[in-house]
Amino acid sequence: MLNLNMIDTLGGGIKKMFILQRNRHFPMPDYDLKEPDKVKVRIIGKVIDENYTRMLIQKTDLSLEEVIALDKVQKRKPINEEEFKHLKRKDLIEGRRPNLFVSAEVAAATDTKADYIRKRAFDKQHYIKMMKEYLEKFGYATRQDIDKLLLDKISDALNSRQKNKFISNLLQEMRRQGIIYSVGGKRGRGAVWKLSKEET
DNA sequence: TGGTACCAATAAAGCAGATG
DNA sequence: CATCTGCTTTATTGGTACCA
Repeated sequence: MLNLNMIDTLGGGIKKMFILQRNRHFPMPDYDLKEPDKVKVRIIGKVIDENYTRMLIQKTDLSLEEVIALDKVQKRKPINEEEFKHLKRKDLIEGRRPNLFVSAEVAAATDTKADYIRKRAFDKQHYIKMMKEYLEKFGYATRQDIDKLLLDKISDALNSRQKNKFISNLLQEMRRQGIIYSVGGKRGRGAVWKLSKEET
């Protein structure tokens, strides 16, 4: 047992377990100290979120506190304000509460993500222009047409669910600005979008 | 000059209901 | 019944004024 590193040789058992797991790039142990005379612990020996794992491999300078907070994020447990701000500032997490997730590809992606935020207003104009051109050419478009037109051009800083919603929001925005309208005011799947007369 | 408190604008996500 | 629209809500961003 000693050789297998399964016996706590030096004191500081609990903290040591955290560090051990960190060094193995595994999720943090879940301690349960609710019963006064017992210590229950769950050690997870598999990857929960590969972004978390990759982050630990890439960023060796994370403090134990940071790793623990990140662990909460991957386990979808709530984190406090302080932890949230800290992780967000360091671009270690993304998303909006309560739907946070561990950032993907830390080093490279922080740039892309920043790029995305900086350019998104500009990009939006670009997408609107593309959609207008499409509608001018073909007269109408279904959601599938629009997805095909834009989906692969949207920044990879967004996941596919976010990309979908981005297009939905974009359509709504254009509708509200009176650039386009849904033929017969249709909702749901069958909606067909057209350019408003003033825009043609 | 740099930090920050506040505010308006808006991006993103949630939700309900329509629709095929 | 999953998808998509339309509307609502929430969070973030970016500007600006203010103070040390």
